[in-house]
Amino acid sequence: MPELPEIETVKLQLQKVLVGQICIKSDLKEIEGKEVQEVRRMGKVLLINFGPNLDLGFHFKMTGQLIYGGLPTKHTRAVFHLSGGTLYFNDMRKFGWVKINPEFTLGEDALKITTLGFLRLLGKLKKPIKIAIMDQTLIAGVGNIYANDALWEAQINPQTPSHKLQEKQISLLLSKIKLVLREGIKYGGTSISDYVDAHGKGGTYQDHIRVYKRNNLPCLRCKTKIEKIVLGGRGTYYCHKCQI
DNA sequence: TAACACCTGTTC
DNA sequence: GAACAGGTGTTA
Repeated sequence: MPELPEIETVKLQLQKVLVGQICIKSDLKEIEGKEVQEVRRMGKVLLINFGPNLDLGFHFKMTGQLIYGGLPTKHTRAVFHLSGGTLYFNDMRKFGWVKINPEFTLGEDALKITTLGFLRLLGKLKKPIKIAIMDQTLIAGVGNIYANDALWEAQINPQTPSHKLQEKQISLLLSKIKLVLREGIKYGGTSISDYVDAHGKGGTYQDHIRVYKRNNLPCLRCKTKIEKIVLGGRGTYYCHKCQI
């Protein structure tokens, strides 16, 4: 489910409803009795702040959901009773985590990084460009769906060694990364299998996808059959004719 | 980079 | 029954 746009969607919703609420009861005792100050996002990590040096952090990995209201499900892994309602963390595949003051290493946020910063990052890298933009320690927030779509928009072959791209291509790619991420946020994220927002509702970016999972279907630009390869262990979709 | 591991559910 | 899945960490 969860790339930057999905986490951002949940963050915006929780920011509206949780701030000012007190945690009554929680599996993580540190936050009991504390008041939600703000909700923020770092890359794909969501953080609920309960005061100085007290963050409740979530990583959704593949199937995490953070839902305010409703009832627990068979995949509910953590429950937070707040003064105004209940927050459930569900995660079918159990890859996700919930931690107090989590530590992680992230590059600059994909929506904030500058062209210059992006150029410096990729200038000498030999790894394929798709693997580079999905490396959270380089830039934070881009996952498989939006990486595929951004590369299609920029007409760049996902296998291209990063350092072989021209500056012009790299700056175009960054603008396309931001474009698809912003569009993802606009449509409330991508709901292909498990993702739902903080109110249990799906997003609609899947109706606007460029190439992700469109193998054997016609390229939306040139009608050529979209190919699927595996890169870095991830399904990778591209048009061999218009992504050079 | 690749292969595999972590899990469970859905699709081929 | 195998392959695959919005992620990431470890091991060769």
